Amino acid sequence: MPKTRSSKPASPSTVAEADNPSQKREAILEGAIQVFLNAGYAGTSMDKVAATAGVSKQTIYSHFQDKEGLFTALMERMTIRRFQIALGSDSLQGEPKVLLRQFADAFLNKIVDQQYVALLRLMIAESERFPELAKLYSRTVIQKGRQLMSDYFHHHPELGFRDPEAVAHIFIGSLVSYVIAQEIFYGKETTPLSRDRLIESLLDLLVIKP
Amino acid sequence: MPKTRSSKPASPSTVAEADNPSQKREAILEGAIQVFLNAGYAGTSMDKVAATAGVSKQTIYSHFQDKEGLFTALMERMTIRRFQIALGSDSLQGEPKVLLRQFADAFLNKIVDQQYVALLRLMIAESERFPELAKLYSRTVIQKGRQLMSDYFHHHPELGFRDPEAVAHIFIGSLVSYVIAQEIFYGKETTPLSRDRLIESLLDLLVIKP
DNA sequence: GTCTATAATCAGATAGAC
DNA sequence: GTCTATCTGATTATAGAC
Repeated sequence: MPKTRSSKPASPSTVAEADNPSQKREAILEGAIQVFLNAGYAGTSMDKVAATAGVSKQTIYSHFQDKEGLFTALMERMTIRRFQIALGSDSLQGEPKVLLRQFADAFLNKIVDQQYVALLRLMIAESERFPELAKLYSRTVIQKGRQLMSDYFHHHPELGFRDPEAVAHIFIGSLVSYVIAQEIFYGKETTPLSRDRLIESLLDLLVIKP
Repeated sequence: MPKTRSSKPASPSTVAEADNPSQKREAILEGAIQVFLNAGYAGTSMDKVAATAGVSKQTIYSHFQDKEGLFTALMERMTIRRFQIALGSDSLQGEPKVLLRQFADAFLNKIVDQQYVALLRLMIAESERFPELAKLYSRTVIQKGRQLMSDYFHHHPELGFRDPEAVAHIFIGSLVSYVIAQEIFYGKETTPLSRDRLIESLLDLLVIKP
């Protein structure tokens, strides 16, 4: 994919600030992602971010107001990106048996990785200190996902759902809670439950048996 | 306030340590619960705990090795207690339509309160720093709950579940993810979904329609 | 066992040179 | 804009008196 600003004109100094690309800012955000996701908000020091990003601490403070500002910028960015990747597609299409299995498969095997789990944990951990971040996640990721699935159910009345939105929550909520139980609470080790068993039972419940 | 040690008997030194009731220890734990649940692990200072508990800081260090020791003792205690209250009952009994509604109702309206939400958030937040705590929660709360429901499904083959354990996860996971979405991510405000709608749809899916 | 006072460390934020 | 060096406050943990 070609860069969009390959032929950037000389930017007049009057608008320089808002539009300054400054690779340093990127480096800071990249480094900060790693540190925050690994160590959590309190466990992250600005020194560590500076070291990881390869810049000095003061450079961070010239791009972001303070630690909170850096954190929110970071989390907003990740939330939006994840949303684009995960839910940016058009409306869902296909036969229920196939589509629902595809969706669950894609969620568990593609969307859920180390970074997603770390982001989810961090969002929950800091939801009280940063309620606006949590609400952003709620509006973009949770609501969009539910809406996408709900729309699909609306187009498939043969499934017989009286409340497609509520069923959409149940479907997606089962997947998310599975990730939380297995990954965050180490259910993988203590009380394993395979993905296939979860998906099979979900399909059994949602798709009317012949 | 009268001092508590006005008539302290001379305790025999041989058994004093392990069996000393020491109301102070209770006071510390009580105060620590409030502070940790409110402010999180990093946001909690030993000074704040001491002030809330009404003891000096050194008294805390005479009862607990350090901040981590206090935290783990606290969380273990709360996990066990919650488990006793929530899942200590005998096996579930009753007609599916009634029993499942009762269970969901009880979970959403009795078990889930401010303290439960705070505990869940804190467990998730610190699951990486304190993996043993997370595993304890997994083995006691999550697994026991799933087992309780799974046993019930085993005794009701008329429900037609091929994999009762997986369905148990779906049922309980839907409830837990509902709490996370509505309470922790402020879905209550941004994208509300009533408890009744969730419960009705859950019953529609699980109990075979006539 | 319990308290007051203190040591030692660390992190967020800033000052000033270039 | 970027860097090095520094200030300030807070926090964990301990020392020592009673």
